Amino acid sequence: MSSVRVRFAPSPTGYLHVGGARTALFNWLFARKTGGTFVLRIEDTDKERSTDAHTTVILEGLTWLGITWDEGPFFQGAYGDRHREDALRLLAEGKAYRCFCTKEELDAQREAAERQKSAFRYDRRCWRLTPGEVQQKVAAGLPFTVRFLVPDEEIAWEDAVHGRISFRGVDVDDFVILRSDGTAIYNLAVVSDDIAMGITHVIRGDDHVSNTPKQIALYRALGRPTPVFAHVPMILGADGKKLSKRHGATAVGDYQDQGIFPAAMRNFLALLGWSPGGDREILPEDEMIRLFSLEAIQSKPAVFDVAKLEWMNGQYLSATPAAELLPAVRRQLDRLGVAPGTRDLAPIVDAAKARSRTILMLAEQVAVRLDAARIRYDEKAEALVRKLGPAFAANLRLAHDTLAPLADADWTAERLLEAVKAAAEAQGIKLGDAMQPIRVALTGSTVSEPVNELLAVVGRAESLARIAAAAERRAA
RNA sequence: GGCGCUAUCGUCUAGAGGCCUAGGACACAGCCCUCUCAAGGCUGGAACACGGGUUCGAAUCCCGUUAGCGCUACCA
Repeated sequence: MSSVRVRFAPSPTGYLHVGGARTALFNWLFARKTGGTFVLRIEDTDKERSTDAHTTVILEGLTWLGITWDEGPFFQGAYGDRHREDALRLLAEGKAYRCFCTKEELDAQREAAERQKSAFRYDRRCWRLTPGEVQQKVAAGLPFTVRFLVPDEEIAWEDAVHGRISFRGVDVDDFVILRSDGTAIYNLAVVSDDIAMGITHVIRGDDHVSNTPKQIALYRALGRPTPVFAHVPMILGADGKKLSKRHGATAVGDYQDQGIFPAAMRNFLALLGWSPGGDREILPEDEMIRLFSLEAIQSKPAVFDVAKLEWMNGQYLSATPAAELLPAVRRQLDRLGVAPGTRDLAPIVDAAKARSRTILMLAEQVAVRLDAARIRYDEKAEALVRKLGPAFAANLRLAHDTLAPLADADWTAERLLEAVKAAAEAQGIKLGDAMQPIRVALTGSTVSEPVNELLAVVGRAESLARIAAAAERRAA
């Protein structure tokens, strides 16, 4: 095991977002690549918004994706004492100071700054308080926060994905590290924990780059070496804005529900902002690990394209034998309220597989073949009915008369094809005009596997019943 | 407003100064296959944001402009 230690540190204030999942994936890939350790830390210091339910969902999402952690989950809330000690040490060393400004006063200052169209920067008025004044206010029981005194020096780092990024100390506000209730604020808690957990590489979203100078300043004040930082680009919606709820499905669980394979999701997410170089698209896990590097991560944000995800899932779907798909298909059928009973689903799944991109789409096709009550004529089916007119019902009656005499033993794809072809030829009907009505009668759709295979899959009695019912209904 | 990041087909990207007449994938269109659709095969349209440098030579390096995004809490 190498000395590399990375962490994924979600806050349990929402579901596992695809952006978070990708950040976790990059951390995991890097850990596996380097033989390092992947630590999971739940940042639950915002007690207002954190819930156990969210923590559970996040853990389940990671597990589903096959992202396994070596240590944790640790809960940041458990380390409050250490955070406070670090803050107090900084205070004692004069690297931080008590701030007695109230929220209202601060808000007023911010507004004033905005009116003058100038940047708000805390003016350090409390830092200029004399020791006597501070003593007095503390004695009077006035509440205070602890602010970090940001040194007026350049703060720069060599980002593993962006290269050199630098800030001037004067542009970094004296940020609060300890709330008036004595609990630590994010930036301090993160640094304190990353130090305690020996984190060597901080791989996180681009939205944290402006936190990084603050955290580096903290590392320096605490006398600790800084880890390597790697800021991975944001994931955007189709409109170019940061991906959020209003873009539709953004939670990993949404895709799980739609029947996306974990492997496909992982593959897709990995290629969003990272490329192994060359033309590789479908990457097995071991290849992904072998080829991964922080430097190859793209520095610009990427748009989340569901169509490509579904295409990729289709690739995994067609590569998976029907037998392996069965449990997942049964789960989806259950969600759809269809009970397959003792039916052997393998042949049906095999037939529907090629026309599906997700397990959900697959299950919907299976459901129609199993349960006539699920037949709904779609637009193209209706259009066909209109186009054929009386021929629709007539051709169905012909099909029924042709197929009904077939014994169960002869109800095979080969025999069925022969029978329909012979009948159509005898009556001078185009094969398509004979086949399509059957397809529509059986599925309500103009799209399916070859009709003879469809008939075989649906079965003799059920097929004849559906054909008769459709002929009847359209004739009336 | 300030600070920071970013800029190759509609989208994901390849490209680390000559291999670029810019490659692949998704999506789209057409053709083939075919009872339909999908798959598969073939074909097509589609991009280096703009302006200056540096260089014999720039998608690649530098500067500027423009645009987009992020952050700007006693949230994380």
